Amino acid sequence: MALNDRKIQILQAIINDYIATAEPVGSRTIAKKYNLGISSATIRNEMSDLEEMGFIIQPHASAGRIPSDLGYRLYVDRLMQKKELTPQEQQLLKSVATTNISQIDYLMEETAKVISILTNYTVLISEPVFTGAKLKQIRLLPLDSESIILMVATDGNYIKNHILKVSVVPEEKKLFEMGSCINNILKGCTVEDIDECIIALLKRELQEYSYILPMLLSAIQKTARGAESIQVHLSGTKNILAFPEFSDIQRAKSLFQTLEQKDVLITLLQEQKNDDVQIMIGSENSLQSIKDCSVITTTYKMGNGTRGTIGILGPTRMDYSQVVSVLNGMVKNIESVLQALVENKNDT
Amino acid sequence: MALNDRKIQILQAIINDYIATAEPVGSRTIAKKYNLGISSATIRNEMSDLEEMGFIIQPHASAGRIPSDLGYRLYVDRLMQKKELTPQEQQLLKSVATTNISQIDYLMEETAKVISILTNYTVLISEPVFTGAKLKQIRLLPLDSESIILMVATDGNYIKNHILKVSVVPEEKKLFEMGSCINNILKGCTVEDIDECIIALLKRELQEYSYILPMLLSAIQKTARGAESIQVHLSGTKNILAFPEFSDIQRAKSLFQTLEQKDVLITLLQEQKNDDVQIMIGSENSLQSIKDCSVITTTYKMGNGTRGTIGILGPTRMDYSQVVSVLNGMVKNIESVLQALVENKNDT
DNA sequence: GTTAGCACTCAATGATGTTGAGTGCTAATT
DNA sequence: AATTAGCACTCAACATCATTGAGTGCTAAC
Repeated sequence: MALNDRKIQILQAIINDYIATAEPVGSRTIAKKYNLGISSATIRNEMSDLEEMGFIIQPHASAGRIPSDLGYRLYVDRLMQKKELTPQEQQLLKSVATTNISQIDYLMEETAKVISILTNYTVLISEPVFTGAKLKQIRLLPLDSESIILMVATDGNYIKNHILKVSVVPEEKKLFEMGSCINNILKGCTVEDIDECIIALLKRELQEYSYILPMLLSAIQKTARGAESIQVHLSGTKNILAFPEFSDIQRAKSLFQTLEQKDVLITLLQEQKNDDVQIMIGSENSLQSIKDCSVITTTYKMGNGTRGTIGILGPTRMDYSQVVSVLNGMVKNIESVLQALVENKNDT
Repeated sequence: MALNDRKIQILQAIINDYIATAEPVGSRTIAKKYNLGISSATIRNEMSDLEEMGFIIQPHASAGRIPSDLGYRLYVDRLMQKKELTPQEQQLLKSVATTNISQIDYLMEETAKVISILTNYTVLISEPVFTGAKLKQIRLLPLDSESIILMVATDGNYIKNHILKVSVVPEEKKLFEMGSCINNILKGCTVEDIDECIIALLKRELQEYSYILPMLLSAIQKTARGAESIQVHLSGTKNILAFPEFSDIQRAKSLFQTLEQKDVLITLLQEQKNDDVQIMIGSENSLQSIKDCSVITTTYKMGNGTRGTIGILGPTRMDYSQVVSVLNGMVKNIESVLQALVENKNDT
């Protein structure tokens, strides 16, 4: 059986209508709404064929048809038209860039929020990850009469401060020198590089202050781990409740449970393989618990080669073209923000 | 009509039963389950009185009774018994202290999570707030060939780093001196204190590097604002779905919408006036949207006098005594953690 | 190949009856 | 005077049944 032009038109009509209404679409509806110049009976015949071919499904005998996962697949691969964002949408997109973004995690939070507002779906974003983070700068600074600050910066300008309580705070100049000295020893190392030998060296250099060494090392380790761990931001989970496919509270609850597990989210985002927009429809997802959802992912890149992933999760009956447009727009946008963040006057 | 002992016993039975089952409680149920030594008919008469007095309500003619807000009020004020936490619960409480808590916001996140697990309600926590934050330490550090780090610490050891891109990075010693100098000028100031005069002074001291001044000031301002802004952590919102009172998806959705507005949460937590545990039942809440929820709040104090608030939100049919116990236990716990955080080797 | 027409299916809706938990009242009992 | 047994009454919840209408598949005519 050939998938002729008319069948495609009908399939497209079914999908469009179903995305808009969430109601099974019948032959009469199509005949009336989309004037394809054929009668409902003919459409009926074609629909029967489309069902046989697996593109549409009849939820029960006397109902209209709804697209199957395969139908959506055909749609996103061949039928979907590029949607232009409205000026309002574009403006909202850009608002992320103009708010005072000072920290990457805040930027991600904001980005997730804006996308979820624009699409009404659930948004997952992973922060850019630095693997094998190298120590870039380590410094000691005075804080007050009983504590000093240890600042650790790693690759990708991931910076953390740690407060170390000490019985005696060295004099400012001395502290500066100690910091410099530690910095010279550890600069360029990864955490794994810090071996007995280096520790001994540090101990010798610190002289009478060597007792702070354990805290110092533990703080450095923490920072490195932080730089290497994947942070996932989630927004718009509540949107799920608005979709009729989740009006059953049980379903909503079980999806919420899935979304609460950070490792699951990470897995989900890591399914994203190439750099393009990737669409996983319903049963194509490897996770059992989202077998009736679709996930659209894409990556954004920072100047230094690190990448993060943005994912959007919604019912399979999703406005794919809208989501793809928003994603493309947003990636462009945050890439330029990140660029500015690295190139300009900004802070972490 | 007097609220005699027997009426109180019956009211208590009704409340206990309703908290446990969420079903209206009938006279026969009470007669059977709680052997008060009187017949259901007598209980019926007493219940009729209790209803007249406003402590219980009949949702419809042929149903049992449920406690009114007034009934709950009487309960929490006079009837509620202190609950001891089980060893398991205590252990979970303490687990917050033992996980490697390095940042206040992470501690709060963790605390909120544990409380929501223990109570199954929704938890709001506000971080301790520092008003009129004074600058405590300001330092400049080298980062790489094109950027320097500005570190700003305020009262309450709130520390932020900012990356400043510069065309020429001053030599390490020079940078250190510039930092020291800025620090000497600004130390102890609030942001408001920085006037024309001080700016001029800074400009003079920075000499050829004075062009970084605008970025510098803006970064300092940001930090101070951050120290003074209220962070609210939210956990266990999804728990709401488990309660029969929210099985109507519309209600759940509208509550979620309320919880999404940070300013609403802040208002909610600021209702907490004294330092004791405070219970607001149903219509006692000033917010219209949570008129059928109860909110229990309490404060925790840090050594330096700053305080934060913990709030728990659930249906009016809440296990008040359990929540109060958990709250009391947790406050004791995080106060000691915060103490340790300030006194010991830790980081921000 | 297309379409009109018709029989058939089935979810959704509404009407109707039944059940059971619960009440209030009254009269008898303590 | 307080308590209780008994009974009539109410009403949500549930089940049953008929009706409706959207939708299909098939057949015969165009």
